[in-house]
Amino acid sequence: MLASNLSDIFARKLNSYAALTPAELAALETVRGPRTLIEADKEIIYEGQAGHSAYILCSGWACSYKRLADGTRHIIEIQMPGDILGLRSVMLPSANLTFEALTEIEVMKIRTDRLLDAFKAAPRLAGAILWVASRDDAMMVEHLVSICGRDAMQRTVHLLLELWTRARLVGLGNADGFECPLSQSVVADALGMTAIHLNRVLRQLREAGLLVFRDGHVHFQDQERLSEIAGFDFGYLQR
Amino acid sequence: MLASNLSDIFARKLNSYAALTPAELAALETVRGPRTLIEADKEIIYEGQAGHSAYILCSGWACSYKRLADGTRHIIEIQMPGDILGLRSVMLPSANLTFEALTEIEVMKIRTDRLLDAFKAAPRLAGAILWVASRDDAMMVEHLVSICGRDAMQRTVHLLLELWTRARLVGLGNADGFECPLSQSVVADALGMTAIHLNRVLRQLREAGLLVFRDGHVHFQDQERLSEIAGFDFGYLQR
DNA sequence: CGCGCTCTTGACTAGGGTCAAGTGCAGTGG
DNA sequence: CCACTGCACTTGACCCTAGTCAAGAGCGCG
Repeated sequence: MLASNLSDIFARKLNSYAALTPAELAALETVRGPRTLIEADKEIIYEGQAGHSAYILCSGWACSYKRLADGTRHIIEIQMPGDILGLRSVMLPSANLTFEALTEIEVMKIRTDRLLDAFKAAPRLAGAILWVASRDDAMMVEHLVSICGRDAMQRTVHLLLELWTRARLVGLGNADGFECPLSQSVVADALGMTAIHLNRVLRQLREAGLLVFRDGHVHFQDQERLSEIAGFDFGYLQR
Repeated sequence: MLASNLSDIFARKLNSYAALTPAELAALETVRGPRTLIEADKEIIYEGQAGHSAYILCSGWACSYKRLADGTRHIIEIQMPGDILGLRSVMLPSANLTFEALTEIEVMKIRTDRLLDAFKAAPRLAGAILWVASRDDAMMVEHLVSICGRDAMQRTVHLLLELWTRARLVGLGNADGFECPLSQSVVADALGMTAIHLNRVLRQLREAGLLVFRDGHVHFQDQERLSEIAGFDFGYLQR
């Protein structure tokens, strides 16, 4: 593919919606802002922040979360390279979520003020971005359904299968697993359960020979059964 | 306010984002599609439907839900007059949710093909629509957090306060309650709990003199304490 | 060497689900 | 006018999933 200054990984992702023409890639270039390196555990956007920007995550993993009064953290989504941070709250008076780096990350600011011009120049770009936003939305729906309707094991498997699928779409991971730099407590907060219980579930999965999550790597051993357990449907992630 | 052919209630809602000029209202007119009356319990958009439209809900209440393999229904959001149905899935290959009328409703089809033109003519309209979409998004985040982090009573109160606030924004409801044509089983499915347990919670609320939900009407008796219980923050619903 | 992570495991508890039965309408038909 | 049916709502008794509390293991780091 074309070497793009933007962020290869982001261009690659939009490409998976529809192959972008050189003109469209050029339009994409115009929204490019400065790149920044951010170390793990630092915030990129914080809840309540007014007038924040949106960012493309170029490398590393991040998450968005909300903290309740009692201090518990609720992770809304986990982002990996190619994902957009904060796009859906730029229109709100202030950010409704905190975005935090889970590993060392590199982000690129999006010139949201130039986005409309870019859309005029390359309308299909608007389609591609909207598709990304809709996909994020579908993911959130899936998480909501997960938490209400699936038990701890189904939820766990569902999330790991989703992360794997997403990772492969941006060229991370392979046919039987992916590098997953998330601690159990992060995964637990994303699943709405305690790290202790997640740990029990992971042990069961390991002992049943279904999957192994260890040392920052997830290895799927019986993909057939896992998809069955989770009721996982790849549809909402693909074009 | 100006009498608009579009849907007074929708114009009024966008107005609460920023007062629309006559030119902007005129642009809004161009996306107008046919109106339809739909009886209660009928589907407007079904999961898996390809190439569906988006609609403005002009009157009545609706909801979007997803059904799991075991038949349980999970309501993602409840829509009232002025809300948009299916906007966020028009970009997906097929709808990821089913939209169903909860009462008799009237909907107006949105000519999504003309939406981009309308945005060119009146850019602030794009802002207003995006704001609505972001607000829906923030609501979904709030539900996700609710279900993970709040217990049955907090969740229940939170949802009822949210519905009340939204109802008042479009001119329904008053200072101490609102007409709520939802059955307990619908509310329960939206809260991720059983109708039986919701019923118990409602009884406790009634006996504690906090709120009464009966005969399609919600009456708040102690708004101060209810907001406290739910940890309710109106912020995400307002401009 | 000891501090502070994340991960692991066990024992106990409770919130909310399940099952079951019953109440109180509104609508229908005799 | 009154049975009969169906649906939404109520309430009780019981149970199970996942949370809480507590303790310990393994490991990187100053």
